[in-house]
Amino acid sequence: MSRGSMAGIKQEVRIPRQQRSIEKKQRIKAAAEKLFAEKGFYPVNSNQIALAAGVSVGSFYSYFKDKKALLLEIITEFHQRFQTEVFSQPMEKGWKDWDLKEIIRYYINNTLKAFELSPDFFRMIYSMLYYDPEVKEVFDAAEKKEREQIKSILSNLKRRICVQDIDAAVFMIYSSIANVVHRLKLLGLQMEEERLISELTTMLYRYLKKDTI
Amino acid sequence: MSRGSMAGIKQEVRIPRQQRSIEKKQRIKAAAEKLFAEKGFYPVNSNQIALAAGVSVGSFYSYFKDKKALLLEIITEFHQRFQTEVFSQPMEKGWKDWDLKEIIRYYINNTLKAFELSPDFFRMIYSMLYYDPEVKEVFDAAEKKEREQIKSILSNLKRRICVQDIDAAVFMIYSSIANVVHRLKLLGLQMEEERLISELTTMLYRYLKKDTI
Amino acid sequence: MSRGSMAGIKQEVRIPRQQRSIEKKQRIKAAAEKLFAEKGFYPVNSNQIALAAGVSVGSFYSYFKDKKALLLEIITEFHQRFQTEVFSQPMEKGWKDWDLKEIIRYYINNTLKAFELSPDFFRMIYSMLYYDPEVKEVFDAAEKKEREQIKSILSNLKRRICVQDIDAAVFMIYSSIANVVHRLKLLGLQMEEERLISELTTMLYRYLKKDTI
Amino acid sequence: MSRGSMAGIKQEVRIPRQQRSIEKKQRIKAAAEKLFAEKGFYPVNSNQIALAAGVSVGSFYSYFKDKKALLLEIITEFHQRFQTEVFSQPMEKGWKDWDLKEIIRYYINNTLKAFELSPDFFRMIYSMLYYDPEVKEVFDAAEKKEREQIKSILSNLKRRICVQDIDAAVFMIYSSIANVVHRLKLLGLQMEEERLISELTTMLYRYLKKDTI
DNA sequence: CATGAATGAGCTTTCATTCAT
DNA sequence: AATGAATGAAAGCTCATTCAT
Repeated sequence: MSRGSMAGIKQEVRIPRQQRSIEKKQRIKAAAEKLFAEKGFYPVNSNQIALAAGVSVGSFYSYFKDKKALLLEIITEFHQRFQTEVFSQPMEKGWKDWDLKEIIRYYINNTLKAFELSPDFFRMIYSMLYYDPEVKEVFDAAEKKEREQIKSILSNLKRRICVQDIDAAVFMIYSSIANVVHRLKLLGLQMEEERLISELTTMLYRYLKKDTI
Repeated sequence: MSRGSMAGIKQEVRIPRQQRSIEKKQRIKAAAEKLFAEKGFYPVNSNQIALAAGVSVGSFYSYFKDKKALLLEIITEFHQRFQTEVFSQPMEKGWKDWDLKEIIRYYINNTLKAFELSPDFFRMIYSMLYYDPEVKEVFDAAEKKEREQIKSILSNLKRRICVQDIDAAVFMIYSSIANVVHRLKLLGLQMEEERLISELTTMLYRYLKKDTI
Repeated sequence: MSRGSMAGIKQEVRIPRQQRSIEKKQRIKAAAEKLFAEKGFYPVNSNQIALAAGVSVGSFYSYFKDKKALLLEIITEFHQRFQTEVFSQPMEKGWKDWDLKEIIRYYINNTLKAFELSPDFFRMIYSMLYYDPEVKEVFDAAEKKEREQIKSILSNLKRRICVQDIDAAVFMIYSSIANVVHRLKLLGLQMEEERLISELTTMLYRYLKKDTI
Repeated sequence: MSRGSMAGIKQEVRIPRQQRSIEKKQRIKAAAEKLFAEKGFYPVNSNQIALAAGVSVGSFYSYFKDKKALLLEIITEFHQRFQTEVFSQPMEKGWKDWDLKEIIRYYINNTLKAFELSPDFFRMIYSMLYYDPEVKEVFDAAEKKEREQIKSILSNLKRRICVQDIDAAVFMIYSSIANVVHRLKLLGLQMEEERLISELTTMLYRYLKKDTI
């Protein structure tokens, strides 16, 4: 575990206050984000991260308790960025007057753009998710916010769409989009993006539209 | 990534011919499958596997080149089992006369059952998929077969459903079901299974059904 | 602390059963005993011990949980040897007929010989004693046995000596001898050994002897 | 044993002249004394000391060449204090007319009081003594002074006591008292203090007193 | 003078893999 | 064939010490 098994109190993790320190911490996070995205969590070690960040291992450990803590910070921050950049102004003005299909398409495109922020990093999150409850937690929180967003959109469209169980519908819409985007960006499908996006739009459109007489 | 002490001529991996050997190899695979499913690939080490299999580490390495090779064998075999047990007799006799909704529902249930074979093992596969091309390959092959299955079903229903781009539709159906099952079984949703399955069925039904005039 | 912070079960410490293993474990203990005696506990590291024992670090850790566990095993075994070799046949036949001064002298010589087994190792024990409760415990147990020995001798001499509080007397005798031997062998006094042993004998003799009328 | 990064010209250690500097140095020593006493030398690190002293690590190293130099300064100063506070006015007026037993008792009590100044710090000294010649040196010097004190007392009592080899006797008296006090205060005996002090007094009394006819 | 962030050698510990028995 | 002790490269982490600010 540690250098001296009989050693006493663990040194505190430094909270950077000065500009330079903050930058350094950012540099470490950026380097780690890149490496984790490329190779996954386990195959990357602290020396590699420090090296890539142009920082000493000692610095690494003065900013982060351990590799795992670094990962969690990165993920949390990543999801914040994700949310801020993509979902804070999710819909253009006047969207309520749009055609249903347009709305769906617009939302899908938004999600695609969000994913493009750093598909590789998403890849890493997905690979950790299943065995790390803390990573899972961050992930769940992020998903929840996105579902709320969709729910508010659906509420606005209530009259124009055909939905019985709104929460189930929200889940279905959210996860279908996430699923396609995920497969498109992370699992390297053989089919063209436009073809799939188009089909997804069709599926959701038929699912939601009110049956004409 | 090898950490062994001395370079040297690597012994060939043995192909077991005798009954006892085959059983031993199976025991190792079974033990590893369980451990990988529980903890993931990286956190399990070869000693643990050998111990759990009641076999010596030496035996382990006479049957498998390394930990990774073991993983691939397990995954391959797993998908074979998956396919055999679930998709070889996928549909009951007379399904073609069923109602579209019934067919969808039936297929979803089949997939659910397949997943239940060993959700934890799927979990592990998903966590490896993203960084290991060989795991990915096995996974892709399996998915391909499943898509073919769906394609043949759709072909049979051609007249009763509304599909433009059949391959895109196949993908959409397959991945939507996989997605919901995956979230239901591996990501611990808060909603009840029946509710989501029902919504999924509705979505696919509306997506596929011919619009009535 | 550990190589993988997310790792699971710690490998068991191996209990050597075969001759060769037992010898190897002994070799490690012998090497460590020597190094600890020379430099103390903290300044010696596990690589040095392994090197000195002609063994790999890996082996070191397969026989001992950590450096501390090794220390405790060594100390325990050391005190066993100490007891066996020196105190199991402490007094020659017919000692009860000896002169009191002779008995005292004899006992002191016994203790001296015991110390000479490995003064340096005692040095190390003393240096750890004060901060390590586990080392202290082993040490206390050993002292207790030695005091019991003295008590039995005193009981045999009851009529010939002048003792009010027997347990206090036992303590005084035991600790006075231990003290002089300790200072003589570990603290490098400038005075000649014989001179001090002689004075110690005198002190204890006067302390114990019945006042003549 | 240095672990610093780059070789270079080492800055001289500053000798503080201003009041504030002297106070700062004292603060460091006081903090270190406390920490060393609590945990021993090795398990305390320079950051902890600086933190506890409310001083920067940089300051620490401008006042002390290294951790070891700090230790030596503390020990030296400690022994000075020890000597000043306890042995500069060692005996009350008129002690020469006291009963021998009273003198012995008085001296023992003095030593006890001295020890109580900071038993924990003594503990630390003892644990370092064995492996560090410099600590040993300071310790020896202090002991020497105390033996001289006893020698002068014995000289004064020459006629009333029975001593052949005066230096050996001084050693015996000094070390017996130190031994009992040490065991009492640092090794946590199970017996009551008064009982042991009483027995020690008896032993020394019988050792020294002139045999009555 | 003071600060405390930064350094990196060095320590503890693990584990994939080998090979003598 | 089977065993499991042995190996040692490599990972995680610490802390004495320096030096830019």
